[in-house]
Amino acid sequence: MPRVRFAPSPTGYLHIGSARTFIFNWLYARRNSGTMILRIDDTDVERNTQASLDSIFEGLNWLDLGWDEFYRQSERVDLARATAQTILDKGLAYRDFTPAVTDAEDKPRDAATWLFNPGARELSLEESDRRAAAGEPFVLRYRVPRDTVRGVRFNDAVYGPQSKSTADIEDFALLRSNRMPTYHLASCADDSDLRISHIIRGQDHLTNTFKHVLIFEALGVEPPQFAHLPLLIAPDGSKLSKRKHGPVVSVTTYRDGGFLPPAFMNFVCLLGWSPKNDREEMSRQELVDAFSFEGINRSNAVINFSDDDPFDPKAVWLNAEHIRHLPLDELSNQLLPFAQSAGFDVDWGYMRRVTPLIQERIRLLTEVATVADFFFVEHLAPYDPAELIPQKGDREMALAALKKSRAILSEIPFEHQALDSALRAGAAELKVKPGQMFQPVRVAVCGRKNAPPLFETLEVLGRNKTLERIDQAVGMLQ
RNA sequence: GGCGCUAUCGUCUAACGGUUAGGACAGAGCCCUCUCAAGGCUUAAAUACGGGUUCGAUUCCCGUUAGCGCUACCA
Repeated sequence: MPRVRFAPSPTGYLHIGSARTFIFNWLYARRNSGTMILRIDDTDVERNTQASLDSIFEGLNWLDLGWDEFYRQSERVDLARATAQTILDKGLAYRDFTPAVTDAEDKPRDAATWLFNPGARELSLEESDRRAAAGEPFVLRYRVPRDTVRGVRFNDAVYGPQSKSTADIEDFALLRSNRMPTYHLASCADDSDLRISHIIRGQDHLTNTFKHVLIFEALGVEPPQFAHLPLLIAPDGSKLSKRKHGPVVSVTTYRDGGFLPPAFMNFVCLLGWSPKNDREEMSRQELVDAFSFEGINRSNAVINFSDDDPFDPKAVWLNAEHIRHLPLDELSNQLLPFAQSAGFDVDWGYMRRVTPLIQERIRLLTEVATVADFFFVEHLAPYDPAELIPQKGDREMALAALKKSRAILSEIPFEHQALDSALRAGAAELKVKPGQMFQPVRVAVCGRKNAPPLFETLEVLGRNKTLERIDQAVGMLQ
């Protein structure tokens, strides 16, 4: 049974790339009857924030995918320290008493590649122990083999066979001088202890993996299977960053923007992965059934947002597809809070009647507020009376159509068939086209030209509001 | 700078040596139609560049270029 983990560090809100990593892990776990583990990698106490942790849970809860086990790295530092000790005892690590370089930029980059601090590796064990016992701060570094150059290898499930020479791997830190484990150490210690079988994570960790392989080797354990995911990047090719791209990369922006969680999931899955059978719209279960490492790409994927629109057009289209295929009761549930938070006084029963009329007319749940507003308000917002005048018609025609409609509508039952035939008959009597008859009425009751089909709209609106609004329109034209 | 990874329409992608290089979104046009949508049809649009290997390269190899990643006592 595979055991996979999603291991975010709480240093910013949950962004779309992290969410996709979670989703791919989740899919793999569900596909293979495995265990999904959520582990908070919070060993960098200075940078962790509660707000960030909240944001991770908020995003994950919205996605509604869940996990089977939960851990916090900060509660497991003893394990990491013991692991460090094991490596030190084996002589595969050493204490480096060189003072920390406060500014990373100070490290010479253009000169020879930095591999280790001079003198530190050669320190005798006795002196190292003595200085440590005396309380002198040190950083514990992995002793990467230097006498014999060899390749460190692993086989990535996505990127294939990988290898890097030890001559190109620096003596990376395991323990900081404040005794806290580094990401590399804590991550490997936990992955080993939690018996993680597959590490599915962003490609930005691909080169880190060589260090991790070295740690697993030192521990004498078989490394997990690695599967690295191509990165999600901005339209200009740059890395998605919270700082540069702002809220467009946050999962909650999609939630608040009116996405359905399964649609969001569908979209991010299609970024860097393909079912290879031209499928686009897929349900959660279909994604689970289709998921495999073979379908994962190796090149980065652009998520196509812009200044005017924070959402990729394909994401919006997919969301519309999911909305169209949602059962009406469920869609009403989803729509109601958006209508209410837009300030409309609407209950579930009424929402449920409006829902079928807007289902194929909205792409985002938020659009309920702009597409169905006239159903919810008591009085229509002011509109241009010229809108009431039909195609190839004039004010007189509009007035005639409205008055005729009013007469008809005050008598017949508000039911689709009756409305249809009566209004069409009225148009014939006036010797105008049906469209010329319908448009003034539509604008009168909706306040605009573009709206759902007229008869269904009238049914939902009811006789009183309809007649009232027609009267109002007649008044505007006179 | 060093090391690693990547490279098919504007974007997401399919084609695991032989296809008129396919699909989707976005764009354009037509049809349907009470408007708007939805739907149907049509259209434009790509193998970064240069060398090999091969009867034959989008596909395999090398180089160039470009992009990204790592190169922290961040993760």
